[in-house]
Amino acid sequence: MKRNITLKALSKSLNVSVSTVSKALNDSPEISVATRKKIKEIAALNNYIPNASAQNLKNKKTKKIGVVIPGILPHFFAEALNGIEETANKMGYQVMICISKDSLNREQEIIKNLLNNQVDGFIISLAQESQATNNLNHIKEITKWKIPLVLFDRVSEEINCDKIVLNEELQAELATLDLIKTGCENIIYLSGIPNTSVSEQRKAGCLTAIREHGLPERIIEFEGENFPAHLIKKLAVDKKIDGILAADELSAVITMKTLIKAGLKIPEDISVISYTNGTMGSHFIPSLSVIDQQAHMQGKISVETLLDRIEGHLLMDPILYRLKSKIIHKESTRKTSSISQRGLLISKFFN
Amino acid sequence: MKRNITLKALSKSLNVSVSTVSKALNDSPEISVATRKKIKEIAALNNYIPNASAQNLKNKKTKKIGVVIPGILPHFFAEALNGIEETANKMGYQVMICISKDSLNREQEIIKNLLNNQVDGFIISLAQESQATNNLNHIKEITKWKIPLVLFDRVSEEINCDKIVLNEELQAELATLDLIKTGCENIIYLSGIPNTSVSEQRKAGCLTAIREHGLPERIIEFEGENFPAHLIKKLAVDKKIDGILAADELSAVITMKTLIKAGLKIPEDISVISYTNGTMGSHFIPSLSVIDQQAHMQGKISVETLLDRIEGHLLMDPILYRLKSKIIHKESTRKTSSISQRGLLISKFFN
DNA sequence: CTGAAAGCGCTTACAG
DNA sequence: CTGAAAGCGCTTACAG
Repeated sequence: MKRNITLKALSKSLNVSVSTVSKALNDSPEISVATRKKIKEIAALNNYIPNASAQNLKNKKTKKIGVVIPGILPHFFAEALNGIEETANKMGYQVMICISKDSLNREQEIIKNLLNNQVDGFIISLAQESQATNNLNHIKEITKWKIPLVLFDRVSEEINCDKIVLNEELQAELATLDLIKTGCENIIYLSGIPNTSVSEQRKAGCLTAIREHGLPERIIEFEGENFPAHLIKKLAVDKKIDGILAADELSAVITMKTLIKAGLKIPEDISVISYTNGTMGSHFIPSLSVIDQQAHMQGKISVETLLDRIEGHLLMDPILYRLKSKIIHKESTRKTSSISQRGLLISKFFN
Repeated sequence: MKRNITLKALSKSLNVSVSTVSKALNDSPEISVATRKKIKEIAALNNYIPNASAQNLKNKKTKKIGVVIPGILPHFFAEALNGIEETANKMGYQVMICISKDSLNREQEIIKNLLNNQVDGFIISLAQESQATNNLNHIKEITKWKIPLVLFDRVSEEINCDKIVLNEELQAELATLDLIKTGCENIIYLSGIPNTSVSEQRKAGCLTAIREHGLPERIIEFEGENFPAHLIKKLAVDKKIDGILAADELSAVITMKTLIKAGLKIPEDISVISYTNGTMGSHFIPSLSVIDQQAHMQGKISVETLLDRIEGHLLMDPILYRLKSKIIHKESTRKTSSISQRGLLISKFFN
């Protein structure tokens, strides 16, 4: 079978004009119902498929969105991507996925490549390096061209666009308070994604709770594969820590593994709570208590917002969605007595 | 800043023809070096970005490849996708990722949507439902249009195209023999992805080894969330099984969790080996012994083969890559005495 | 209700 | 070395 038949060829075999065929296939009321029907039949018979490039050129839109995320191995991004892909497809859009690998350089390359009318808009979660070095000109480029852009999860105040985030700081504070309520007095904030917006916010929330209770402030941050197993093990064995708030699932799981192998009990000796309700933490023994990030929902709202923006349904001002979240207590944290759980210190958030 | 400047606008401000600008930017030797240089400078100054749709229309290629995979949560597909994305980008191609969710219907929809000159070729790993029902007309459609197609991992003999797979059956046999060598006499083949090509091949390999040793044949297959925890627990507690070959990482990890919670010891009471060298199995206690699927490599080779095909570097005949693999022994299987490890029964494979 | 014509933004034979 | 013209495959005002 030869490559796609064109409108022209179709029109010839139908003995009508190209315009008529085009209009008929697009269900234009200009064309009589009978003609429309016949043309559609013949088109189907000939397996006519319109050429997307020609349509894009003419219509000045591609029905594609560019998605740039740091990676797909972390459960949060994989699940967010599921939400993005599913929602976009439902609305008739296709998704171009690009993985920055947390590299500024790759992120710049990717955006440069997509900036030539390949996509109608962008959904981005910033690379760690871009955030750490605060190098965001390539992102600003997008808004300069007035191309719709939604940032989610890893966002920046410097970019003027729609944003989807969690109520990070509050959630981290609540999670830390939960640890304190169950008797933790030496809590570490542990992050394998340092200098990202989310990690900084979680750290801030965690420290707020710690300070409110006059507990010692402890922070451990590392990059990539440099998990400080020895340090954490030593602190734990020496009973210097009894609670951990981890910014990412992988850090949390590796921590639990390290501690268990060192003979410690979770949550009896040390409570661990983390972000991302992923399969790895869910199936670990003990299962990992987490702050749900609503990954799928973040992806879904990102697409909905972007498409609203693309299709002009939104007013000028950028929107900031700050999703509420909740703690899912599993086995890696101790039970709180449910009565005292929501005590004095939290109330100030709800005034 | 207004939306992208066109060649025409550029040519006007340069006082040369559109053709000259186009050729200059494409480094055509037809144009003098001096002119080329000047035109490029002005183009850069004006932030000229060529319109991809127009180029695609003219050039009859999109420099995009369509990737259709069952999901991105399983580590194998996520890692394969990393390999695909990385390699494609390196070769100047962009990737359109579509997730079939193992649904025939979605897979059909996706391919229909991409078949209109949106991509220069396809890389696909078949949906479970498509394989289980052997409904492959939508895939054959691609080859009928002579659009380059590479199948990887989940492939079908009915499709005439380039394919990348593991040496599944042999690997499963070797893994099973390893279990037998370490004393397992009641081995289950466990699969959460029944009726896929890979699962069938792994089952066949496993059964071959089991039969060679006159051991009982036991198969447990389930779909989706219906993990048969009770059954497996009962069999294990009753000492009816002492070894498991799992077709997928998730099944293996849930199995280990179930058994450990039932008070059994891995690998002392039961050995578990699985596919996919993923983070979930790696960080479990005990860490999961696996058959490495070389996910990244499969992705990389898929792209290389596809691009060779697209760019006409390959002869007509489809290529079948059958990658060798290896077993990575971690903590969920017992140690074999290294001398007897490669005994009689395996030798026949290497004649 | 149908069709001729222009045009989307490029590339490339062809002419000069 | 440079430019005019045709054409990729569509859509859509406009004319009839």
